[in-house]
Amino acid sequence: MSSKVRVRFAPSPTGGLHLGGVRTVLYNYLFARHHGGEFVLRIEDTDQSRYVPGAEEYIYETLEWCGLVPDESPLKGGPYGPYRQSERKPMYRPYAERLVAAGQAYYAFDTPEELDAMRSELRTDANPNPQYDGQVRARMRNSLSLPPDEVQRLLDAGTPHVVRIKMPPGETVTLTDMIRGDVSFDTSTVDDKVLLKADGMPTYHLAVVVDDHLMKITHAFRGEEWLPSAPVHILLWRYLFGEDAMPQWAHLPLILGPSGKLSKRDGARYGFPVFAANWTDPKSNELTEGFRERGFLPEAFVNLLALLGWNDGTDQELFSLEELVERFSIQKVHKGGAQFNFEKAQWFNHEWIKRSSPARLLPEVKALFQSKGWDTKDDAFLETVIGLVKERCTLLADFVPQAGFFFEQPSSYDSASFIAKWTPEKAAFFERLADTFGQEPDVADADREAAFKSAAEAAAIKPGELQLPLRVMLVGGKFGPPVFTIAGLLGGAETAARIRKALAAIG
RNA sequence: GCCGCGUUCGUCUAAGGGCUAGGACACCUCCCUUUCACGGAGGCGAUACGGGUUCGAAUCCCGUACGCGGUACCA
Repeated sequence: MSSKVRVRFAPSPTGGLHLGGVRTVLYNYLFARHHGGEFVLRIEDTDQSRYVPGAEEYIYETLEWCGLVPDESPLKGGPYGPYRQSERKPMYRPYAERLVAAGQAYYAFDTPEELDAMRSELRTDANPNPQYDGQVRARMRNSLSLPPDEVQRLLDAGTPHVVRIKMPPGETVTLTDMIRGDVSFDTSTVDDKVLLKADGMPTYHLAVVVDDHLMKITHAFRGEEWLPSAPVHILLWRYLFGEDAMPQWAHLPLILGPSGKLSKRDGARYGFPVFAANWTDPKSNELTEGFRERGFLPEAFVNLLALLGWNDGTDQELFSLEELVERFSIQKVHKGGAQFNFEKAQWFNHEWIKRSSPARLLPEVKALFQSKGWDTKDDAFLETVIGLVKERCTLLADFVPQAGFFFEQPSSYDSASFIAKWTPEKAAFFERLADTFGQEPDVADADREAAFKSAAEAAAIKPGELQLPLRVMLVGGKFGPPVFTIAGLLGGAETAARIRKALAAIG
């Protein structure tokens, strides 16, 4: 028996990939890589009515951005393809038939209208959601309640039908979850789930079991919302391939929003992204914002997601993907849901921008500057600028206001802080300073600072009272790196020009 | 309703029977800095409740409350 770890991420292409989804991939990926195993991407598109064009491509793009590239996928192929369930359609029916033949499943001919009628008839306050269980089964139209010749007649006539699992009465099914330990279910409380739909497509229940078996999946992680249907999957494994061959399960806790389960609405309502990357619904044209476009580094996004429901037991919070792979342990994943906090998410990004080299930041920042129409030809200059302002940037977009003055002259001046103490003497000082700087285009920062100080002394003005005005003249406001560093990068001529322009504006 | 899962500072979490329950985000104070940040030092702040078991419980057991999930020919 092979001990090679194989995990899979199986999203449905219905649009976007929210935090919970990306975290599920992440944990799959980390587990696989930690154990030197394989990571498989399988697309669950058995519900064609919910399929959204472009959603599958969006998933690939998102995974690539995060650095979570699968070993096998519909794009790349692999030994267990196809990896798109719609392309595997013919593979599922034989398993359903096998279950029927063994008496573990049955044909049901009930129309949607008949099911609706049953539910509204049986619905009471004490039972708001009637199940298709042992009792109900007997009064519906299926191969267990109908006489055999009638069943055969319906089948021969091509009557639309589904295959349902026959839940055994009064059995206890136990799942050993890697995170939660033993979880038990009474089969009497689980209804006869549909396995194969009338269109011949499998439901999720049949598809996961068959595909996980055929693709030799050894460990399966999914959201906590799947826990209630675990007994169906366990029974299917027992009937079809043997419980011993079943992957080990782990049900991940949910990611919560400020009020309950995190939803797309939360993003719009509280002003933070909930998707990894921007997603525009092709039908409604509705845009849901992504972390990428909001200015997050993928390193930070992956880091914050990993820590939302897991940690290694130490105080360390900043991890690269490589470190996460090394430290990850599924047993350390929490049981309880975690509320997403955007403030903390931004802290992670700020930390990653600070610890990233200017060279690492260059592509993203360059693209940003290009979109502003700034001159981005000189990479060395850009890297210097990035190194100077990165600790002031929480989101990538912050590089625009923080570094814009290196590319454009200020269009307004935040002079409120010094205008009250402005004097003709100070104005005269700056006139002279502009002349001096203008004549010496290239001197060292320290020399320029020394020249500034001695000029101030000569004018009998405290340098401290002149430094802030100089800063505002050069950058427009009270922010930015050391002022003489800025002057040095701008050059003597440009510095002089900015002083003169500001003087004219201030008056 | 029924079934299942969960519950440590406002939030993310550490501590898996034993020191004053630790760290981070946010918030507040101070220091550094003649800008904004970075950085540094402090402060505020939690074991949902009630019973057990034990010399000793955040930790183990039972109950209650609250929260969440599921209950589709959706995943």
